[in-house]
Amino acid sequence: MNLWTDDNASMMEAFLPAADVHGLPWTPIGTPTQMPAFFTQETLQQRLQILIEGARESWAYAIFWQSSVDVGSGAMLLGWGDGYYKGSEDDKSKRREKTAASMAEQEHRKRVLRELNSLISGAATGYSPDDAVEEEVTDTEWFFLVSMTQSFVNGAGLPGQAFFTGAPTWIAGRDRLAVAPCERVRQAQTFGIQTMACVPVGSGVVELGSTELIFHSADIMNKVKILFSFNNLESSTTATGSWLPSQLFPQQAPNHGETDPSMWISDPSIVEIKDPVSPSTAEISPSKSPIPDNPSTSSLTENRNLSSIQQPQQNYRQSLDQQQRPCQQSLYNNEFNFTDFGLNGAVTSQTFKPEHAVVNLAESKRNSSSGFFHKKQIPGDKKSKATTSRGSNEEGMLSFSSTPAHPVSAGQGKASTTIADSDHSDIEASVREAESSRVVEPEKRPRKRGRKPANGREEPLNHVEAERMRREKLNQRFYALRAVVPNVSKMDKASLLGDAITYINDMRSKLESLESEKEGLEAQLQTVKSAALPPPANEQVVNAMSGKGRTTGMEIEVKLLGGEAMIRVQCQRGNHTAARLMSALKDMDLEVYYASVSVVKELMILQVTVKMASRRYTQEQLSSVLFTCITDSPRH
Amino acid sequence: MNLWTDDNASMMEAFLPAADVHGLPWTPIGTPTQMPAFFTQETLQQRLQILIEGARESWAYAIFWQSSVDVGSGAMLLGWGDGYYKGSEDDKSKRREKTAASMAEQEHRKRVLRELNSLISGAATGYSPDDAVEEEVTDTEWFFLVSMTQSFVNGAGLPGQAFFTGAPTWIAGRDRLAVAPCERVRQAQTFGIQTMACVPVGSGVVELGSTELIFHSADIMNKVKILFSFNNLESSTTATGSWLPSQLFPQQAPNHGETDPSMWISDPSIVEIKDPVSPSTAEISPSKSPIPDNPSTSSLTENRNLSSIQQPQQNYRQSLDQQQRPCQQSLYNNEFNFTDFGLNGAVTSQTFKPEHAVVNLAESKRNSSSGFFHKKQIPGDKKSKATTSRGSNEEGMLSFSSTPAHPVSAGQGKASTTIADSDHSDIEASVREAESSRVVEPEKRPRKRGRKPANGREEPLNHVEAERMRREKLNQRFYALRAVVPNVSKMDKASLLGDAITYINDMRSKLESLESEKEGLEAQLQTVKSAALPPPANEQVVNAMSGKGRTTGMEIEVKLLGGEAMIRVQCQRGNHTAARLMSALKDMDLEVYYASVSVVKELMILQVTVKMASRRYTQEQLSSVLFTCITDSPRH
DNA sequence: CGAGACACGTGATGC
DNA sequence: TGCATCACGTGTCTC
Repeated sequence: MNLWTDDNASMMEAFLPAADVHGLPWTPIGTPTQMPAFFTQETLQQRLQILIEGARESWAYAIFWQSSVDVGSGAMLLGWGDGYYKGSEDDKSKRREKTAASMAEQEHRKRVLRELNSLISGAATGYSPDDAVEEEVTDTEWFFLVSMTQSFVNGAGLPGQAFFTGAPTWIAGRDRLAVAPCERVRQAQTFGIQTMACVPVGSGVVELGSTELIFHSADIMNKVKILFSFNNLESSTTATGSWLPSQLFPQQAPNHGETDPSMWISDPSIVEIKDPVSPSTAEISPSKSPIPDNPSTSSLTENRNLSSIQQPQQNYRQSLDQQQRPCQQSLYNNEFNFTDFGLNGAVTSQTFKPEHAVVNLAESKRNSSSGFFHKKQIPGDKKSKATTSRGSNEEGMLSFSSTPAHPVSAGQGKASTTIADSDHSDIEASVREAESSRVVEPEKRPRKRGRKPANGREEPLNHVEAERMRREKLNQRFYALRAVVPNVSKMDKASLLGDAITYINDMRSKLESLESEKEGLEAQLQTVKSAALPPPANEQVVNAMSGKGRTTGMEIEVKLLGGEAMIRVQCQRGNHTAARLMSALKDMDLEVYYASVSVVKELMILQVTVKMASRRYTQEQLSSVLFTCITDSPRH
Repeated sequence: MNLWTDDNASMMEAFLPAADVHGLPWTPIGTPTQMPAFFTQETLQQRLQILIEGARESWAYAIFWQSSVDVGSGAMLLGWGDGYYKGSEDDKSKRREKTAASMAEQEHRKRVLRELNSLISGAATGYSPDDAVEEEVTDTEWFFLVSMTQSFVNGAGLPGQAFFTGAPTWIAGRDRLAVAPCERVRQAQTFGIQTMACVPVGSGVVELGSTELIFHSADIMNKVKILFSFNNLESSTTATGSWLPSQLFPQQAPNHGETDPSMWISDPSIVEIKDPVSPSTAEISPSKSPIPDNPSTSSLTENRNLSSIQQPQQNYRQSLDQQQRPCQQSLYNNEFNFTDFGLNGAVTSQTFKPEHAVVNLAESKRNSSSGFFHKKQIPGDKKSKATTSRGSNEEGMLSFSSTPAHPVSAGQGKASTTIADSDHSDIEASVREAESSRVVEPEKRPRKRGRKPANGREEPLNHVEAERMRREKLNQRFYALRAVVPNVSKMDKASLLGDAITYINDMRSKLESLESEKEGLEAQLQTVKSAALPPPANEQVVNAMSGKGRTTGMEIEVKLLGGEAMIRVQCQRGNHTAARLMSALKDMDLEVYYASVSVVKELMILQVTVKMASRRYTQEQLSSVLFTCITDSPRH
């Protein structure tokens, strides 16, 4: 909050890194020989996502801090590797009260994003009011965004410490965060983070943050370790091919290095398809010629659409990630900084390519209901649908929709699904899920069109989309449920539901018994207190057995509280009523666990609390039985 | 339990009806003119199922008591119409402790079923050890089974009363059931039923039972009324055709009355397909000739398989139902009784037909993991699949598989889906679901084979089946979850899950706060008590009975103050010490004028002040007498 | 290889 | 009329 009060400052100030690293000649990130782990970039995203979405706890974000080494000094640095943002329920549900300060803060954030936007897209279209940042940028989102600029030198900060010592760190609780020996952690606390964990893995540190209070669990630690043990991946992927980025970014593989990138940006109609929001590109597209049946072009289109539509947040995260990394290398080159997205620095001067990233950014801002990175996004709004459907670009339509039908029909998809062969079925399933919708065949392109919609109309497209979203939402709920239900035996949905049900029932019964217990205690306390005070000897007793009771001067009051009963008997002294009452209770197998007998003058008051263990009685049953036992039986 | 201790009695005793009706000439059930509602038999099952499965609450069973009228006397009788058994979680999860009595009872039940089995199948194959009843027959199952024999005359019993008065009855709670003015209800209580409801509908009474405590809800009442308003059904079905049973039992329609039943039992290969378990029939089938391409034969096969495979429990229920009805008519004709299954009495002497029913019975026993009627059954075990697939009976296979693919492709299927046009979408959906998988085209048979599986292998068949089952199971869980989660705002799955999650969280936090609250109260109480009870600290205290008292953990302290005595007893809770002490005091003619009993964990503290009126005791006398009375006397 | 689990596309249906 | 929900059949993967 107070970090951003300097409203007039350049937006770049927000992105200044915490550690002063800009002068050092860090090894260029992306050199295969030095950091093989880095090439798991595309799965990094997914792993972080899996970690977050599959966790029992509700983490707001996960960041992988990538370690690099200064070739000259040998200094070690942890920098932004990748991150996944999920957000928290708080962000969505409780709307923040709008104070003047927070409004100003919001304005600042939005302006930063807006300027970021215009800086990037400004080259082609200039700043347009359409790009205004409408959605509120929550604290958590902002903290995550700002995190990209951070880095930690030689074991500084929490992640650095974790990496240096090799021991995980876990800080739970606002107060703990506030006194942490790390600026970042304290900052996180001001942004509403309540729990932060850093787990060192082979080539970096995984940081988890949550707005909720999460206590230490070995479970998530294990998951992190499993998911980020890169050896598994290496062995499985090296079998399929080389370690080149082409494996990881199939659609960009042909462009790697200095190859001609015009292959996939030459036709604006493709841009239009893959970018359902940007008005500048959408306007020029319908008049263009149909897509040529160039194999590589088609497959690229296919893949791009696939990734940008099916998992927009991933693509967005990737682009941000790719944007960030060069930022660390050339931090003072600001103008260049935000156009230097390009595919590990391979393509820098193309004007259309940055737009792709911006497009994703704008899309996220526009469609996300509650924030910037939020997961559930509607990939296309009305306008975009209009342009794509009116375009009568059937070929584009097909490539837009067909591939998801059989995303992993070929063999290589299978190879890459065995990334982390852990025994955590849910993790594996999530990996598979995430992978199967992203990994596609780069070279083999025989079945471009999947199953065509039976009817010629384009409605099924959106229908499919909607259904996809619905499923995702449902799965999200399942994840959340998994998070709140302990002891989920098997990870499959049915057992999860079953466990949830039994858990609810257990808890409900426990709650019930506790409630009655509490009430009993309260009553007990009350009576003990009142017993300590002189007994009230009052007349206004409720009821019970008026007929016979009146003649004998006996009154019985029974109150049921769950499995317990409070019995109050008021009678004349001298008839051994206490003995009779106790005998009756014994005969009914009611265990006395509190009783008090007081005699005031000729009046006797008995107050008994009993537990119904073996048998259950109603109030009427109890009072009538007790009444008869006490009044009628002169025996014992 | 104790109802069946007579182990040597004939199994028929178990099936003796509660009401003595066997002499009366009841109208033969199944006469169309008198009881049109009866012809909804096939949907009766489904309605009951829908009722149970779709209910928020978890009912163990639903029974439709069918009303009939004695033509001679005009007396009215409620008899078994149909029933659906779901069972309870208790049956499955908590394994009953095996006492000798329960073992004997189990043996009795199993023998009854075994004998039933052998009686029916004995004609053809004789008793085989394969038919042994392995699974435990739970109380609820048994109660349901026995219910088939019951009937209620002229408003007798709970169902009769409900039918007579037209007002629904709802009894919740074991104690309430135990004191109900109906033998059946009390019996239900002994079998673990905790809630029973009777709702009168047009031509009978729907009874619901549950092993759980379910409080009155108008919701289920409405569902019953909607589902069992036969007018809707009549109007919709009369539009499609006649009211003959052919509509309801399509495969049996040609055999109704005295027509030749050989049409569907003439070819054993059909029996083999529809009967995947019975070894006797399975052995003779493969050598038989392939099924002729007789249209009616094929369609019959199709339908039989459809019903017996897709919804085995329904078929089983039907057969039991059909078996039961004649049982009411000719109750003393025992030998005949269990072979008189036949399709409303039309076919009685065929040997194969009863076997079909037995087959289902055996199948249920064999495959169900936890019980007899249990819903989730694997339709075919390994053996059956081997025979069907090895038989190279492609025609049979096709008829086996094709219809489910497009069950409601024709117009008439749709017509029958509008049975109950209620506004309860879930009910409607369930109706639709249940119907669509069963209702088939009786006359129009053009598209017998739906979509053939792309591959020639028969695997997709079972795959589809399995997937169906899986879905159903999941939905089951959803229903159950809906039952335990209150305030389910919308009925859709996502919101249900969301509500469940919030509910769990709410409950957990509430539980937590309650726990701490309770602890606080306890501590408070403790301090109050200790403050209220000033430490005795005087000299003439006798610590009585160190020897025995120490072993039993009992301590008695008696203090004499003039004509009064203060008695302090400290012992373990749970032995009705209070009652014993009071009795002892009474016997000694000591009048209590103050007493307090407190239980702290396992410790019980009694503090009593008595007046010595008629007699005087010494301290030693008092404590020794009291000690012996309390410890030794298990009497009152 | 078969059983179970899951996601997907698709048609139907209710608001 | 769109939009959401649902069930279904199918392909795929894992154990």
